[in-house]
Amino acid sequence: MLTIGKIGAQAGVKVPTIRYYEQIGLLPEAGRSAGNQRLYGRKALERLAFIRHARDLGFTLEAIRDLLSLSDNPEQPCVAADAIARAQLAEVERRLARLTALKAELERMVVQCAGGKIADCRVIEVLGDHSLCSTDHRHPESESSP
Amino acid sequence: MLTIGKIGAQAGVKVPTIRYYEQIGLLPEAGRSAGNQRLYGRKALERLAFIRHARDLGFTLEAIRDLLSLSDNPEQPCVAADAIARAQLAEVERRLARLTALKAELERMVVQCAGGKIADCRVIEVLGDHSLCSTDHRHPESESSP
DNA sequence: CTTGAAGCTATAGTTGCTAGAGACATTAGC
DNA sequence: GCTAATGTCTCTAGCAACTATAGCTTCAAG
Repeated sequence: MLTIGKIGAQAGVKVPTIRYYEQIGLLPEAGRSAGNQRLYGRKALERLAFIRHARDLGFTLEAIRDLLSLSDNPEQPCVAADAIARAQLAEVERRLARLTALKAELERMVVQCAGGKIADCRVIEVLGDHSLCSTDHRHPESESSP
Repeated sequence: MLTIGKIGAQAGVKVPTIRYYEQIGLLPEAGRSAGNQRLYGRKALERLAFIRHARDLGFTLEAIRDLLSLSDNPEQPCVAADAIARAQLAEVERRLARLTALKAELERMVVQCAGGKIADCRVIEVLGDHSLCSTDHRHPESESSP
């Protein structure tokens, strides 16, 4: 049996985050010691590692919730899991495209800054006028998490 | 003089967002009409467009605050603005590297899903065991905003 | 047996907005 | 001039996914 600090260290998740996951129902309520401290077994550790890994891969907690409920029913077809992963992949590809454009734009800005005064600074100038941009980096794509 | 909805439309920023920017001091308090509605001139529109553009490029509101105060003092050297832009570029490059690794991992996961049952699903399996990964996509990089 | 680390609960804060309620202002059509 | 639709006002609360703080209790080592 592991304390919360121990599984946290093993799974690479901070202690308050584990308590948070329990609170929102991603992890089941842990058993308690005589002194009211949470105790975890190997299954809990695996589940936490699963969550951590999925978070690393950029899945939202909602997606992870779905994936976990899928993995809890191993006799079902895996179409749903595949769909979640594909959606995530598509999302990552969108972010990649956008970030690539942003990188180009920022490089242009930075290269042109000659170390003069703000009045002549291309960084400020480019930010003030989108028409100076080469790429169309409009329309966000809300780059959340990972 | 433009109403809040008009500059919002022109700058591509939603009305409540403009009020929010005013609230946190990114935009100065707008003048008011007889009926207490906010009215904006060209300077306000330019400032808002600046903010919008910088947000598009992934700058945080804090960075934008700094950039705005720089652009308000055009006689200063532009080293600071350059530094902010370079930091942003570095951040974007870090995210790009990470997202590229994630994409590879997700592609591996998705390709291997054969349409069987969850029990055999590589998506679930890979998420449960980091050692099945080829890349090291650990250590977040908190992918905030753009 | 004492000390210090680790654990507990509960609440509030973070970032960058977005949504809702209920009241007032403005504008377009008739 | 009137009415209806749209726009704007303030205020509060909510979103993700945590993180931090305060003030307490429990545990393990020396």
